[in-house]
Amino acid sequence: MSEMAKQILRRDERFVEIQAWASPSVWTDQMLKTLHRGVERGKWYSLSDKLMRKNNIMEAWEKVCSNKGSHGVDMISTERYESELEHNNAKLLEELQDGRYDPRAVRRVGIPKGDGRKTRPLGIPTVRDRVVQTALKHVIEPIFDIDFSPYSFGFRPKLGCKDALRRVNELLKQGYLYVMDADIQSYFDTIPHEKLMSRVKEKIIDGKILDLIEQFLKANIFDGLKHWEPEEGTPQGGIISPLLANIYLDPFDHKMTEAGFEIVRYADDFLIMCKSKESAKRALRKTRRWMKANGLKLHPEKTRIADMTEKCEYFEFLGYHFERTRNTHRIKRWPRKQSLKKCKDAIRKKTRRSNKDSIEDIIAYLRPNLVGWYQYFKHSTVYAMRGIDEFTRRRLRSIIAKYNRKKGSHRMIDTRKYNKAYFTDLGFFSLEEVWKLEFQSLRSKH
DNA sequence: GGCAGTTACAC
RNA sequence: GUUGUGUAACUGCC
Repeated sequence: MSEMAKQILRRDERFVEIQAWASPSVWTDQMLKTLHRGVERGKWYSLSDKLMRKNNIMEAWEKVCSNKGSHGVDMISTERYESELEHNNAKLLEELQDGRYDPRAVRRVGIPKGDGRKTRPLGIPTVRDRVVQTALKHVIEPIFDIDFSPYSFGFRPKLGCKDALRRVNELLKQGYLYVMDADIQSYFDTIPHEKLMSRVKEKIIDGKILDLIEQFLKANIFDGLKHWEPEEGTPQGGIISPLLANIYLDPFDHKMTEAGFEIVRYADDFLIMCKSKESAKRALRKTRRWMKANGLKLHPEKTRIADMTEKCEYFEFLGYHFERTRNTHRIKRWPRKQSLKKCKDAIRKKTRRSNKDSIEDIIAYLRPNLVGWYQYFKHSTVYAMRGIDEFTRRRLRSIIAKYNRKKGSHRMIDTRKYNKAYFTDLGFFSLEEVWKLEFQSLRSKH
């Protein structure tokens, strides 16, 4: 099948998804039909009337309210907005229709990110502006999402990191072992406005909508006493920002795919996976060129090529650590959802009745849920398990504690804590990292 | 099946 | 002081 035919097929598939999540107060059957059929010359002319429907504004407000977010520069909280909800919404609608609407500045807040001491600059719009942005997103998201690359997974409805990771695993299995791991330097803050707007204009003609987007990009930033107008970037914390971020990088996805590269992208974090070192290097060169031409810069330290044919090579992606270890390990997949309940019941019944209390017995019962057990130290074993209810877990702990007194060195790990990393349903597992996390404190004591 | 509430992860 | 998008899991109720 040609690349073109595949593309059309994927578009159809995605349409079915979109149908399910598109906001019904905007996306009527007629509109959806138009979305599927494709619009004249691929551009949408009248959208602002959909944005300004009362239903849409109300729905948007409910979404903003349910997020329980903080106030913006005007100090109006969601509670205060709600106390005069009818009035506020009516005023907002009026302003939008008159073209008098103007977004307020965003409130700058720094939040610590990850484990480093760096802070992430946040721009919090006012509640009122969050409502408008949500309403706007409901209108434009399906228009762009339907043609997004199927290899872009970040910030997209019904797609999550697991989908991206599944693809990574699939490609590794197929022998794509040269992995270009790229990171764009402060991506959100460096997206050029002009170029971004021209991407938006490829699909939307409606001037009111375009003005609105531009106004959100140009909204002032208030940081304490200072305030300024940003000349680049989209505010982190803005509701449409993630969507805009995807719109800007979408041509890159398609370009790399057309060039024959396998890309896996999650927002600004992406991998290009290749079967040879040479082609990985070519991918890197091509990526650098595209980023430069589009006003973006790759992070010099975080961007590199990992050769996964080498023993101790690794790369990190979406919180998972991919590594080829010396002792290749047996990995059990997570239990399937349907079988999980059955399994739980069996375990509960068995552990309640049984007085044998032998570790081996329990392992036998848990086998379907056992991720793996590993010799990490001369006399110790780690039992890793998941999908077990509170009662069973407590019982197991006491059993293991008893067992420990006799033989020592047995520990149980609750894998739910490590959902983030290191235990995966993908066939990768780094024992060293688990050791680090679980036994750090133990080690420091001795 | 549905609905609500929470936590936890990615960016 | 903590915004946003998305996903997942848990709990409760009918």
